[in-house]
Amino acid sequence: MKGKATSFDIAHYAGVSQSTVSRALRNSPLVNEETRKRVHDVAKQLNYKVDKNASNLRTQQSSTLALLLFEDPTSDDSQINPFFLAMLGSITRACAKEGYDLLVSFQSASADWQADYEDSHRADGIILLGYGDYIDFQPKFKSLLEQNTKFVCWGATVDNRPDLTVCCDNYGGGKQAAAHFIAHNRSNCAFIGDASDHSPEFFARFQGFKDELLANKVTINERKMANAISTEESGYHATRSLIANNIKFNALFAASDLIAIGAIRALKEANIKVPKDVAVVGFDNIAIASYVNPPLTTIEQNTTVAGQMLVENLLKLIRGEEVQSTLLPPLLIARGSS
Amino acid sequence: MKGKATSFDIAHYAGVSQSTVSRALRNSPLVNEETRKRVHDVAKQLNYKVDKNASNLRTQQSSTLALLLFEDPTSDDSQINPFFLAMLGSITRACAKEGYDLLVSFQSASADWQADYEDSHRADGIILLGYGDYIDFQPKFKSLLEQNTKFVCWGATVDNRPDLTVCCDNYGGGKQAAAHFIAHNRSNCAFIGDASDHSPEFFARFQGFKDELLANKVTINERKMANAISTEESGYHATRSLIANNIKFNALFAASDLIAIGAIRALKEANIKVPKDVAVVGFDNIAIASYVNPPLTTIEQNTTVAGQMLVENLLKLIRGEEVQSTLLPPLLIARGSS
DNA sequence: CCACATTATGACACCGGTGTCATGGTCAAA
DNA sequence: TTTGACCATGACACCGGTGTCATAATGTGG
Repeated sequence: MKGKATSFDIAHYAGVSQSTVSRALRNSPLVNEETRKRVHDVAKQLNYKVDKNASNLRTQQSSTLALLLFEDPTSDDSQINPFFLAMLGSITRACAKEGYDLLVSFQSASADWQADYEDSHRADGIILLGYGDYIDFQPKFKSLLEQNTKFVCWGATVDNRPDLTVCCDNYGGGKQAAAHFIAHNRSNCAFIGDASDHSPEFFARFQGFKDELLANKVTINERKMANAISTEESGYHATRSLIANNIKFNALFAASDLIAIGAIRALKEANIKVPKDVAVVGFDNIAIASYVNPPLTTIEQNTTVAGQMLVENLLKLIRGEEVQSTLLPPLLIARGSS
Repeated sequence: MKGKATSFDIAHYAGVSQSTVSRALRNSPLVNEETRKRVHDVAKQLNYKVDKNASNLRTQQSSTLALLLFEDPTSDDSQINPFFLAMLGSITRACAKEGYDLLVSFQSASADWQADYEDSHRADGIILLGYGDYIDFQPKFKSLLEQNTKFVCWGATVDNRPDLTVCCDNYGGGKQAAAHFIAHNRSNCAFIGDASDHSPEFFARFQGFKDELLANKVTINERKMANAISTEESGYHATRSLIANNIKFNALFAASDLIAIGAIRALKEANIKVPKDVAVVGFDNIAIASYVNPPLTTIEQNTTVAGQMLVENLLKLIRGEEVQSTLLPPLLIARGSS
């Protein structure tokens, strides 16, 4: 063989027309069983593979999904949030299972990424993954919708289109954390995360937490809350500032595991014992969580199911099927930190 | 607009031919500056994006690389080794920087994956990433080479083609671990990993370790070695078996961080103090390493540089340029476990 | 004023498949 | 034998760009 074999080469060697080769290789019922077999054999011998570009061009679809990862712009450049890495892994698997390829790309939230992948026919649909500043995304969502781009979104809600979102029941998770503290007689609670609505996921976690406390006649003092983004560093500093201001508490709910890990470091430094003096609960159940000291009690988001749901829903959208808003149940995993 | 705009639409509105549109959009010097601008404006207005399939088909290249991740078949299905996840992150970044898309795919080592991506013109080249059973891969490597598929490989060497490999200086890393123990007067050493040549990376780490010990007149008893694959579980069990056999040692070199973490768990359970009774050194410097208790001393592999080198070398191969075998220097990071 | 280089553009084949329509052959019913 | 249904296959346009060649317009030197 000089270059790569084409369907014409197969046709030549199999003694049929190129049309028949194309049909045979896709197991069309139109071709005779015997010729089908012959074509397959020749194709195998010549190590022939259908040219995806030609095929995609003709059929106007790509059997490919694009995953856009939005990183917290302030996070360390070299480290990706392990929670997203886990999601990435499960999305990859789900795609493979469905026979789709996955294009992965990192984006800064501000960039002009709308529809780039789908318009250029590189992918049939898009999965958006990221924490945080989703509010800025609404105009972009709108532009995606206008162009009829198929996409699903982790966490953030798209105006008027709950079906495009897959997310964990953050509110319910927050409630579980509160219930856990109440059950262990810790009612002097602090919260570290972002209780504003800048970060809808953190906000929902806090709301659930607060509401469940209230249901048990416990209020959370605003002074016992500190803002943090989802990094260990940020959690560390937020906790230090609480300690520095001489705020007392015996339970700490962190909006993510990384924050919780940073918080524990700060507490240890201040010689505050975990869980004896302060019980700590995180959110996500990242791989690290069970290895830190003490092992972190946390609200698990099931990334395997989440990835599957994202892919499944997106494929439904692509096929024009109905999709329902998807809320995944979180699960409290009790470990040593509480 | 009915469907997506094509270059003919742009041509129509800009009052030029389709050829000129194509040239203008790629900023060919052949088109007049004024028309170039006009075409760009129209394209922007119509939200036009070049159809990658058509473009790729014509130019016979895809501006896409494929990343094949081979998982340790025995490892837990839901958890990917964090080291590879880190690599994945850095490869993604390196691709983006070079203007390439990245197709990610998980493969079992046994599957018939050779050349699939490149033959079908979905990717211009392939990056192979995985631990372990690379020996079975040699025939596959051969088949890739025969088909002139461009690929690079992490860790494993390809027969007679050292230029296709990017890897950490595992041997040197092993030596550093030994030197570290010697410097701290720990000469009763154990090793957990795979000292056979089934796993070339682990093997090299062990060789370096052993040789450096020998250079200091220290030998390592074969009874003080246990096999493990790169999971926490495996490290835990291997260490337990050493302890159960009443093997005594005051230094432990684990072939990977996950193994080391499992080892520490086993040691703790046996009430053996780390680092007081046994100093532990791992390999990789995964994100977890600094959070475990005690923080793990480890030999860092710089994943950022590794990802960059893989991508850079692959692109060189694709462009037909000369590539050199690439050995990355490891770096010992001393923490609390030693 | 003509020959020739230079610049900007258009026409057209081509990449390698897929889908539609036309065609030849076989067979059963009329 | 003719008609029509049915099956297997071939011919060909088409997807939406890119690269080559031809051509028209303009400039430049002798």
